[in-house]
Amino acid sequence: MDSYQTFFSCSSATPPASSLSLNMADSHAHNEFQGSKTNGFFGLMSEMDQLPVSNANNVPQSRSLFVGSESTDDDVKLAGKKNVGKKVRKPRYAFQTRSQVDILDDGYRWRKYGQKAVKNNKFPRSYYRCTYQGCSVKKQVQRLTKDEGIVVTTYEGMHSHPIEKSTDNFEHILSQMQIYASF
DNA sequence: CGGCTTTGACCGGCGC
DNA sequence: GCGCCGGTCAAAGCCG
Repeated sequence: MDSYQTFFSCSSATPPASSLSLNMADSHAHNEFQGSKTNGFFGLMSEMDQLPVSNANNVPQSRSLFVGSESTDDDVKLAGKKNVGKKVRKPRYAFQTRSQVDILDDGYRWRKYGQKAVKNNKFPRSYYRCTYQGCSVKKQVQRLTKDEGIVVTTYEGMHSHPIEKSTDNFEHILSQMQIYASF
């Protein structure tokens, strides 16, 4: 069944720019899940590539797996302003997941801090933040109006700490998947 | 009782 | 200058 595919169909296309440090969880990847043994589905997130797309954030591309947007062009718009040094400059990585549920547990602990309605979309967008002390990684979860089976998760920032939950237990992940599959 | 969700208000950026 | 819009805050309530 395709109820919980959670596939990143991009696996076929190998991103030439993958050499960049685009995997947000690679900081400690050596510790937790260097192989693909743990992290059932989300261990795959390291395969995503980032595209310097200018304005494809809202465009529901038919099969495009994810869009990475980077706020590089307009960070200097404040020329002459008292820049605090490190302005924003945080890349965002978005990828689609085929899932029936919104809450995709990737091993980190998230706290929801907002929810807004999105234009051209009848589903709201949820804003989450990593609850690890000092970790300011954020993510947005959005569901497409067209394909309500598609969930777009946008990560912002990188984690610099180990995973909190015990995702080492692969059986736990399997049970989770079964729970999802029961929908 | 503590952590998390909910939800409306608030804020800064941007276009008109 | 004003209003829209996307993102965040924070108080209150919920739940394990």
